Amino acid sequence: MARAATTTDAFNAVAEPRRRQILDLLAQGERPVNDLVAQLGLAQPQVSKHLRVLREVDLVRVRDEGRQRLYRLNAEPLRPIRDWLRAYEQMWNERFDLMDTILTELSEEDSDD
Amino acid sequence: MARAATTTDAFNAVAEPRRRQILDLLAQGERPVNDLVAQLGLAQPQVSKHLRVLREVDLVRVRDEGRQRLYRLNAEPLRPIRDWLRAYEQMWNERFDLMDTILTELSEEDSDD
DNA sequence: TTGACGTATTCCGTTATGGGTATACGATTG
DNA sequence: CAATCGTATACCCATAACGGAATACGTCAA
Repeated sequence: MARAATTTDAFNAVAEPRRRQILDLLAQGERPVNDLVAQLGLAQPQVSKHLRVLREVDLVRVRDEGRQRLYRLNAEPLRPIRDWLRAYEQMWNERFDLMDTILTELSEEDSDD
Repeated sequence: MARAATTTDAFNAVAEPRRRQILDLLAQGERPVNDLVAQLGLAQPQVSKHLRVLREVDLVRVRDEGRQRLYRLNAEPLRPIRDWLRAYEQMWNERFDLMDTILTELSEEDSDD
């Protein structure tokens, strides 16, 4: 088996920085493809391909307007990511494992990669 | 260019479900590899390989204990993901897109947040 | 020492990515 | 109708993932 397809879920779709950029742009409102092309500095076909991936995981929706296609964001599929991260949030805000951290740093003097 | 390496950042590392499972298990505390192998029902080499990826993005740290290697979670690298998601959270809580919100709520009457 | 244990690494094959480039296709304009 | 615009798709290539299987390596026990 190879790596899971980018269209498997939002986790995979969003792993690509360009696609995150696209979502960020669409967060500001509906945009035609060429707008995104201009802002991203990418070639049009690549943008269309990224949009396809995002469409397949329903992170964006399209609307035809004459010869343009207006894309807009649908943040809903990001929810599972947020939900998964929830369990880890307290680990940043509180200090559960100060001791662990210290121990780790101590034992990292000889272990390397 | 091919897809970005899984070790590029937490986004990519965490796109793989198995690795998320591993982190979930480690969230409960330090564990030796064989523990993870048992819980995941995966072959040992695959687990070691996943752990390597997680190590390379610093999502886990290791500590040698005799012939075992105890892995523990380091949630810090997840932060950029959460930070990125931040901009989208309000889209669930507030109603940017009224129509979508209504539809979403209708289909979510049994789940809460 | 030898052997068993715990874990990491290597090699293989299959699959799909993402960029580049060319092109197809629908809608609009002249 | 032809030409053009806006966008999607088809191909090609280089890269690497993931699982499977075999094996290497360090540590501990007998």
